Amino acid sequence: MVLVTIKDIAKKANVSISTVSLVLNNKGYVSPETSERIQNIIHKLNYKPLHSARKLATRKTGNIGYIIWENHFSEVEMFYSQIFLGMEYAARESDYYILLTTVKEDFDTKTDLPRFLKYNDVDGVVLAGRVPHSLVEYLDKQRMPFVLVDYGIPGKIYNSVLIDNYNGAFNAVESLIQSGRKRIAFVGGTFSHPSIKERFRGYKEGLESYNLISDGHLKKYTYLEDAETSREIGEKGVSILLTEKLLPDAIFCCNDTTALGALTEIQRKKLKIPQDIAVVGFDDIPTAAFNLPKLSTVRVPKLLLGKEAFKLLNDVIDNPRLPAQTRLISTEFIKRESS
Amino acid sequence: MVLVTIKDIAKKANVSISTVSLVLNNKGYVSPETSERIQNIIHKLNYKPLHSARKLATRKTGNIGYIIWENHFSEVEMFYSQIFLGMEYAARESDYYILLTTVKEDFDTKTDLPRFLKYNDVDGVVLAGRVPHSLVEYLDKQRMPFVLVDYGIPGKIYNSVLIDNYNGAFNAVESLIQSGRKRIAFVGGTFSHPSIKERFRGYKEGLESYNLISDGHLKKYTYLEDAETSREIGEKGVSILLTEKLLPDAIFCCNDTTALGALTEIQRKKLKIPQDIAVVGFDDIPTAAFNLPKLSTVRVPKLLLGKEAFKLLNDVIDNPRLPAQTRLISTEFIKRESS
DNA sequence: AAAATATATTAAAACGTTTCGATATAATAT
DNA sequence: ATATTATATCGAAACGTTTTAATATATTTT
Repeated sequence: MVLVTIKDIAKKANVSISTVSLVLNNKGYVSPETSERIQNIIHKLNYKPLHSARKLATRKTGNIGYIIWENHFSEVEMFYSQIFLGMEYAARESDYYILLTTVKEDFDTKTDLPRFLKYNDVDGVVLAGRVPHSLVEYLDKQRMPFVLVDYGIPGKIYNSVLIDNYNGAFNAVESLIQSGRKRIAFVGGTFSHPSIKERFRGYKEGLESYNLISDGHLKKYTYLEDAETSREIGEKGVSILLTEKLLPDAIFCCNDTTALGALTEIQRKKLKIPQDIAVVGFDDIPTAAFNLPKLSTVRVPKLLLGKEAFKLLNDVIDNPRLPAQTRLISTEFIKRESS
Repeated sequence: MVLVTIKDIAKKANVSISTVSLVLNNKGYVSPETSERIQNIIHKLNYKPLHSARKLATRKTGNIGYIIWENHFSEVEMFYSQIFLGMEYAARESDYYILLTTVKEDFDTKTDLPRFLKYNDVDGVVLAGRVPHSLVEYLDKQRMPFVLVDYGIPGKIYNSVLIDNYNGAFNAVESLIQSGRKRIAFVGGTFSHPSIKERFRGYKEGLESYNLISDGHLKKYTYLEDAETSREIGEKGVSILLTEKLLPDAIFCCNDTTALGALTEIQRKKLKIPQDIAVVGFDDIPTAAFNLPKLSTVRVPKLLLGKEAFKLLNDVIDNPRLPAQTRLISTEFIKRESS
């Protein structure tokens, strides 16, 4: 079980190890014949360059980090796992491994730095979702290449891959309007997550562009709670909205989790979906398609988000002084039973 | 931004790099004074040994692989992500990084081998859940240290960390019996997953030990479908069980996902939970606690599973000729509203 | 025909560690 | 007092690559 090294290949092919290396990385000049001969031997002996030796010589780590907030990985939603998977798929064609780790809510740069940052074991980092600002600043200061996914920090411009929340929400609302809804409510969580803020903006401007927003509409038909989104918010939101004299005939929720809560509460109040009230979510989590009734929603292509994040990070690693850019990923409205 | 190396430390401390290395790995003899002096300098210069150099010298990769079936990572359940997280937490105290990857359903050793195996970039592997047998055989043949989590292959003895499914199911059934249930049904998925088989065994022997299993009981009150577990199985199972003249008064489901489907169908049939029929699941997925009604279930400590898998794998890596061992992780019955 | 350039190959240095003897001194046993 | 063992340090080799600069030959340009 001894290791096959580049030396063995060189010897067998009657060339220097330099030549083998050149073939391996197809660089420089190697005659087609020699190249082919070497490649054959590589195959025959099933030679694989040793990662650590290679990385030592190139002064790269060959790793990129993926950081998410602890709760986001433990929660019901697969959102962030899917983004990871998208990255992993993309990474398979490359030389990178992805190291996944979580950070705590009360993150402190001094004590809670992920191992791979502490020991400089990554060439770049992808951060997904809401993430400690101090960590982002740290990366920025260290000139560690990084990309934010589905998150942004107000007033700062960083490399990021974002969902086109505005148009997603706008289209969803438009679809509700086109199926005859007049009083469309909004239920959502904390605006500290820019995505939710954007979805609200899309909702609002969607209504405006159809002149469906009367005086006091937003006051009556908007429920916002400054907390992480959850089923509870959906339930509570609906139970409050249903105290209005004139009930809403549709509810646009800031995401599917909230929407599922909304559905539960509407059913509990013995109202019919979608006849009495239509409900639309955002994300298209797997449950959305299995729920009763099946939830209409705005699909976010999570694998694609991960893939794009990986690609962008690669660009940034290769060219660190590129000005920060944002890539918008567009969504798709999925009409199911709830609307 | 030049890299601080062991050489810099040695020079500053007026010792050889060998001595610094000894301190780093606390091996051999180094006088307390020198050791302290060196450590101070290490801190002051914020020196971190270069992973690749270290791994090259020690001929280890410093990585362990985590492999799951693709669907298991994309599905609603966070089960396998949680196991990963448990491993990652455990790994934080060690020198290992964990590389997570998925394999396809129709896995072929020739073409679909995970990168880290193809290129020999891991010192060991953890496989969680149902996983291609050919892959396991491949690892075995390659003498690659590995540990199975929540899975086993009939007739083979491998290192594994398993859930105590038998006792978990036994206890759950016992609890149902103690709250007065007499006709307890079972709804489950494919027996090709040993966990489900064991849960069924616990269910059956639980009933037997209370003499609640009459002739034909199992025929009447058991619904098994040879497919991956899903809500649909739960729904279908219940709709069939409810055609019996004498309705079951409790349903023990092979896992929470199935149980959630069962709940839905029972509610659709306008029966009261738990008054008419009690339902118990297995796993304690997050949704279980949020559902209406809240689902009684058998909690599987997922983080602990991951941690134990990591520890066992470490033992195996350090001592590859250890006879294969199985570590059983016990469960806890959580009584909520559905029973 | 000479000069310049393109093609092909290589030796040797470098990447930053660990580890194996070797060497030297101090402490302990005979 | 001498032999043995424990403590302390270090030089040098080794780990398996990439890369730079050198050399040699072949081809093209002047």
